[in-house]
Amino acid sequence: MDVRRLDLLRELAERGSVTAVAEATGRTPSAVSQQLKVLEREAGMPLTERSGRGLVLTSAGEALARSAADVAVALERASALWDEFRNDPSGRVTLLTFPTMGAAVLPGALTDLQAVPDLEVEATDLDPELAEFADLTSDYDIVLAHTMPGVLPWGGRGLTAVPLLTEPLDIGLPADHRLAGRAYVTPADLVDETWLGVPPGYPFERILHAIEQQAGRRATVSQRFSDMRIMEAFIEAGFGIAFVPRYTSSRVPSSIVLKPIRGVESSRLIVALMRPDVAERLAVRTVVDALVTRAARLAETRATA
Amino acid sequence: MDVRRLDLLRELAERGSVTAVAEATGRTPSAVSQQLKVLEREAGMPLTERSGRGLVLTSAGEALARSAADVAVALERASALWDEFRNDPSGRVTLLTFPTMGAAVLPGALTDLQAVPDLEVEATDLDPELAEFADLTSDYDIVLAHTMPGVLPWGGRGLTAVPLLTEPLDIGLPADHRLAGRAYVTPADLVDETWLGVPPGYPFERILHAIEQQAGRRATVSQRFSDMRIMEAFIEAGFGIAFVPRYTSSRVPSSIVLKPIRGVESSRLIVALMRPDVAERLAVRTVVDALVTRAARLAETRATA
DNA sequence: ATGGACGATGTAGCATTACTACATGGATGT
DNA sequence: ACATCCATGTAGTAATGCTACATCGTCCAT
Repeated sequence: MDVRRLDLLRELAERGSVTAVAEATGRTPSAVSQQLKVLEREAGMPLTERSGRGLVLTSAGEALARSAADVAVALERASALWDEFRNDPSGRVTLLTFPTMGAAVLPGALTDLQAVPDLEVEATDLDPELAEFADLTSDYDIVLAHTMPGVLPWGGRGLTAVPLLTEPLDIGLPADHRLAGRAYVTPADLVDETWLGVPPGYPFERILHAIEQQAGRRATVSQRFSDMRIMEAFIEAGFGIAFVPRYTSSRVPSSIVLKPIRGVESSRLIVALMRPDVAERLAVRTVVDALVTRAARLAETRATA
Repeated sequence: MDVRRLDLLRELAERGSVTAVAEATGRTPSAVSQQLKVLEREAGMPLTERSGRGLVLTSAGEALARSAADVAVALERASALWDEFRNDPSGRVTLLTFPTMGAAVLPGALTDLQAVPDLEVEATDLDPELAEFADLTSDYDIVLAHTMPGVLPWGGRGLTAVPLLTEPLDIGLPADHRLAGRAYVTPADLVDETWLGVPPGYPFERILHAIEQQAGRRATVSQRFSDMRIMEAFIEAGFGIAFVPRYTSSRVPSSIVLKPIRGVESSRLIVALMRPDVAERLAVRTVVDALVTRAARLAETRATA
């Protein structure tokens, strides 16, 4: 069983179409199709079957693709060990971040990484509303994702997740708000306020639901934004209150105050998501290490401030 | 880094010469040399260096070869998982045994394995005096080895060892011997007897040394044989006493009696030795399972008889 | 010391393999 | 029904890995 062919099957399992695999690997669909056919002959039973105009893996194909992933990990581990031996995390690492985290830790992390020669980091940001984080690990080495504790949107797929930060979500209030003097706020304090929410389906919403459940009545949401800058501007202008991540929010203007919430668990988990084989690369691990370090420092400085 | 090339490096690490690798993989030495050169270029540093007219791995080469072994294991595991999926342990398994074990369990094991279609077992025997067991795992899938407990002649090399049998070594006596009526014998009983020994360096010797140490004086060894049949014939003829493995000795003629030894630990461990990647093959594991089963049954029937 | 054997490696040519370009055919959806 | 999308088949080409043979350095026996 040839490894290159197995790898093609693995890609197919991930990307779901011959054309996508061909694009991702820089080949023509015909070439991919031919190689998969050879693999099927070697395997001795059908690995794919047509479904509409596309193609899906049979259960046999799925099984073999899983093994192929293990082989890919072993290969990458060998390669990473080798890089380590040469002490040379070389190559290009692509990274996808959501805006707040990108602004909060990326500049610092990339500064640290400039000390590493021959390591290029190519960072991009994507609005989280569009982000099916797990899928994007096919196209980026590292995907920064955020989620509520207990929710694992990357589950099942066997992705590697390195936790970077558990970030409390506070309530952002205008400086002249009636609750601005409090040390903390409770669901009962908050439920009758006018809320600035996030678009439906965003993870933050779960916490608002928790607050409603705790207080026993519904909250009213006036506006919905995903961008934190806009959110903060609206809070400052007195249009309502909202969740504000304690560490990664932009430098909070003095006109806004953050108050911790008591009574509901209110935090988000920020992780680096990677395909397990990619996670073995020394270059990738180096970048993740830098992110972990900077995230820790961020939490530390903000906590003491 | 190409897997086929890595595998070549792994073979080189095991066999120690380009020519040997070429023979083992069915290629010309030139082809092997060229591929290793390409690998070296990919790796970015020398993996081998000339030593006399031969070739040795650099420390870098050793390191990479170790990783290559891991990759080979992952690949074989994938292949084995696949065979398991198809429930079809196909292919040819080569096995090397030493005479007594071969006679005692191989016929039974191969009988059991006839139930498995498409599985061919090719067994060979080799006189143990010639056997550097560990080396032979390069040429045979399974090598049956025996050793004293605590001694691991296959150590260091990362070989997989599956224990088959812990076999007591008794003392074989002619039926009319003065000790023939005993339930057991002690070092003091034995040390003044005339001994039939094994060639120097054989594992059994260690036990004789232990007996000498226990009794406080040297034993005299008249003849030295490695073949058990000869040994038994000499015991029967009254030329001396000797260690006789309790289970794997040929059907003990009634003219010989076996007496357990008290006072020294007297047993040998019989294991199946395999290269770790080979050990992943379902076909190989199937054969080993059959050996384990038959070995257990052997111990059981002989113990009750 | 010297010739012969051995082991690794370089070169040229050949065989196999994997790829591209293009054509075909089935499924989808407007 | 037509245009579109996706997989796949075919023929030719490019790349790769191999053999055959020659060469060079090292070791050993005479």
